[in-house]
Amino acid sequence: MPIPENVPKMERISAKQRALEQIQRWITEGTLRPGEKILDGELAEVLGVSRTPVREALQILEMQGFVEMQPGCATRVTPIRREDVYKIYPPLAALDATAVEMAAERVTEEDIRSLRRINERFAEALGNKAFYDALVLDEQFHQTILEAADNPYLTSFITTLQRHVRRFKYVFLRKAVVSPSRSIQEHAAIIDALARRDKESAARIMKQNWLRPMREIADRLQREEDEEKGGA
Amino acid sequence: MPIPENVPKMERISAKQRALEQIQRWITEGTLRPGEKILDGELAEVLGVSRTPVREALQILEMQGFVEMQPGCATRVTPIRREDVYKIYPPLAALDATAVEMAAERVTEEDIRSLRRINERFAEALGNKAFYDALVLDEQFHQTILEAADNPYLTSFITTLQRHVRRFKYVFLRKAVVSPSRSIQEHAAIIDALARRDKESAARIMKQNWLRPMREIADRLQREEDEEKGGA
DNA sequence: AAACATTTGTCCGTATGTATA
DNA sequence: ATATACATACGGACAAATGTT
Repeated sequence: MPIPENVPKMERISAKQRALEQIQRWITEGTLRPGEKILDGELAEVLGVSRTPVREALQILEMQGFVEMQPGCATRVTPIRREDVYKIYPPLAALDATAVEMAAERVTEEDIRSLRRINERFAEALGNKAFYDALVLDEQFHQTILEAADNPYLTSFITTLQRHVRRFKYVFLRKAVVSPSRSIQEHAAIIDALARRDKESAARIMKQNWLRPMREIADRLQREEDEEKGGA
Repeated sequence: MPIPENVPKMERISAKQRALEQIQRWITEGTLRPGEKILDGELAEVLGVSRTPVREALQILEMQGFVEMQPGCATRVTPIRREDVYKIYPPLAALDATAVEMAAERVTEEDIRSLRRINERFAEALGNKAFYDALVLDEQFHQTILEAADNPYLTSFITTLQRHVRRFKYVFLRKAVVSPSRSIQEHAAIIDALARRDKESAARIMKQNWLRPMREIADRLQREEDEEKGGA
């Protein structure tokens, strides 16, 4: 019997990595809720591993700001408030603007084509109201630029902040939405700027591409809050 | 015999924390050299602790980009090259510009006075050629702005990048220097902008306050490299 | 190519410290 | 306030995986 050569990558995935990804997902999607106490022993049992890899994963999650560890006392999921939009988005906007600046110095024609293709599919997804697909494609757009920028610090920070954005949306909007309003045009404008090697324009548009959704979300949450108070 | 009540704080510093700070210092100051292989067992022995806290510290250091872990194989100090100035400074400039923007919305008169005082002492130190003091005061200046910005993400990222800057200087300049040229005036200009709540100016100057030293260092290293080749 | 040696990744037991009754 | 329970922090040992002779 021929063994299927279809085993894509027999990458021995470590227990630490599995624990990290699973806990991270639980936190971002709200399964582990903000402020909730975490018992490493309990998590270890559920994940079917010992406490050591769980604890190592928690170290990383603390560094990323997803959990807070009070030494000897307890470790809990980092709380999150509505006002935190204003803490998450501005650094992300600044970093992604820097990323697109640096990408402008290195992009290939191939990259440009790839970006256009992604933006086309992004537009399609939005047209079909396939919002989850749109979200994925939006992230892919930024990811491609990140790769072109070729800067590990930018990659690390931006990836972390994007995950915080995702958690914020899950917690307060109960789903991971994309703010479609002008995104397609902005993406196109960024691509054009990149093709022209116009760093300043690319950076400026990219910044707005983050700050506008921030304001939209903040306003929306503000309205909801007002309604709650008005209704109560 | 009365026990001295002078024991400032009996803060039980954890083994993990001690290990983290010590290894971090060894890496930034070049005791552990770029690319050097790290044996957690060896470090544990030297630090007088077990492997567990050392490994937990290494998780954090990997997240911060100071070590690279190849699963199952080895963990080594992240290599660093001259060109990496261009990878470290731009994100730092962007983040610190964002920090000063957000600080502008919150600074108190007290903060402003504190900043002026720090800048005075910074100028004095530079005048006395007390470069180490100057470096400390420079970091204090940025730290004060960071606290005013009150944003954990900015704090975390900027602190990490500042440490990378420090390592870079130790490795390639063999000491932690400050680029004095126009720093005093720039700091003063930033403070003035903060006092006026002028976000745009503050951010612009702050960005230059990082990018100018970057270019100075890059040029200096370029010259040294040219001389090496010329001499050889 | 196979067995070895080294090093990492993981497990589990224990003690210290914190919060609760 | 004392005692109790519990979670965390650390240590030591084992096993899996990698590179080497």
